[in-house]
Amino acid sequence: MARARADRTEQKAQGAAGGPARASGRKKLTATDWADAALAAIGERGLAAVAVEPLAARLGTTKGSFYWHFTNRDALVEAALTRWEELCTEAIITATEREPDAEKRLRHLFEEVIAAAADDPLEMSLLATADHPLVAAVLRRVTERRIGYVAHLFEEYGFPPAEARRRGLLAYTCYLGHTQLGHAVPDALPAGQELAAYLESVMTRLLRRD
Amino acid sequence: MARARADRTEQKAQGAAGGPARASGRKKLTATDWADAALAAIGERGLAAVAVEPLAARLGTTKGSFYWHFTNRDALVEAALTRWEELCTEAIITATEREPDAEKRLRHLFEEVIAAAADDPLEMSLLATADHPLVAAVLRRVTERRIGYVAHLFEEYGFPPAEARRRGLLAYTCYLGHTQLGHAVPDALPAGQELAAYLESVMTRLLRRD
DNA sequence: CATACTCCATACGGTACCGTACGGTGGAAC
DNA sequence: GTTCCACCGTACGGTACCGTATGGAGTATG
Repeated sequence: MARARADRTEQKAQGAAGGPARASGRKKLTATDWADAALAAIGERGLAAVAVEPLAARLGTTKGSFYWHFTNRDALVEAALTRWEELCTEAIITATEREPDAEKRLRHLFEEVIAAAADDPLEMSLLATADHPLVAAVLRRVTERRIGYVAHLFEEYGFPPAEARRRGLLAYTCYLGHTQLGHAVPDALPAGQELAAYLESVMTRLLRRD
Repeated sequence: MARARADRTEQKAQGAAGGPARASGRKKLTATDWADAALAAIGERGLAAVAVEPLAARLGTTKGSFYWHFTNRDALVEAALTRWEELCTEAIITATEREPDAEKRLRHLFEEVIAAAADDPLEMSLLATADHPLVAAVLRRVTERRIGYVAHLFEEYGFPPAEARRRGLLAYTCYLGHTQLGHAVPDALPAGQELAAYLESVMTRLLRRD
């Protein structure tokens, strides 16, 4: 007799200009509101923080609301991850595509993602839960997409496909390691001017035609 | 009236030859047994798997034993982390020091740690919990020690201190990112022969004197 | 054999969370 | 204005864990 058929999600458009007015007053909640709250919780305290009752409290509502929109906790996790997948990669790729010069495309992308990851812990939080099946699936898709794109950029920069793939892999590895290090042991990284010089030298090394 | 003063840990030497005979029969347990079990649990399912009751079941005992040896769960976590700190870094450093040639020292170290991390998830598990205060402290010490040592090797290889530090940082970043990638998305890495060639090219790039 | 001490088993209360059952409310549809 | 239904509140039972209290079993020691 399970009444909660859930996923009655209607996308309730909220303004064409994309203004993120949450309207945190007394309005009704949508599944997307829950997914966003879940994403925020992941960024703050990891996947384990996606707990129904605390999130309900944070949204000023109760579990009754949650189990109307979702069948269970996993459904919320999946929704949040899907939302992240849509937002985390394609935006910066299309932004990168606006740069006409191949070398600048790579340099700007590198700088952008390094800076973005430094003050958005979401990605590190997800990497920390790579064992979770749903997270693993999303990470697989996102990572493949990203490395593939960077390899593509290295091809446009002039490397043959195999070498471009290697460079893309190395560049992504550096990105991951750098971000991880900055998250776990920030003091290990240089600061300010020296950091910029360091990253510049890394990028130069990656671009170098042997 | 707290009776559990705990930490009555006596180091019960178990054979000079270092044989790891656990004697999983009906013997009494030591605090070290609990710490090792905790480390194993971290490697398998992360820090959250360090739970008293499951570990007790795994050790064939009960919470009564645990709270004799430790005051609480945090004390066990701390013991496990301390044990990891002792075992994870110094061993490979002393092994590396046996190599007389500076370049080979760096190459062998790189190969060793990459291979070791590939089939020991412990380090990734700890990195995944870098937010936990105790883990953060251990990671800070271990990371600083490692980067410092690698920088030292780059100095011996012939780089001036500042450049050696940069190289050490980059090398450690590559190590971290590579390991993270291999753990989260193994398919993104090449396999077998191609992987070896890739790592070789990375190391060559790191050693290159501009 | 009695005592004492180390180590463990068991039972208990408490917390934080998941998921279900069901009753209620407020606004749109007729 | 009544009806209906999307949406939420509340109460409940269940699970997994932490930490405490206390009573032993086993072994050494007088």
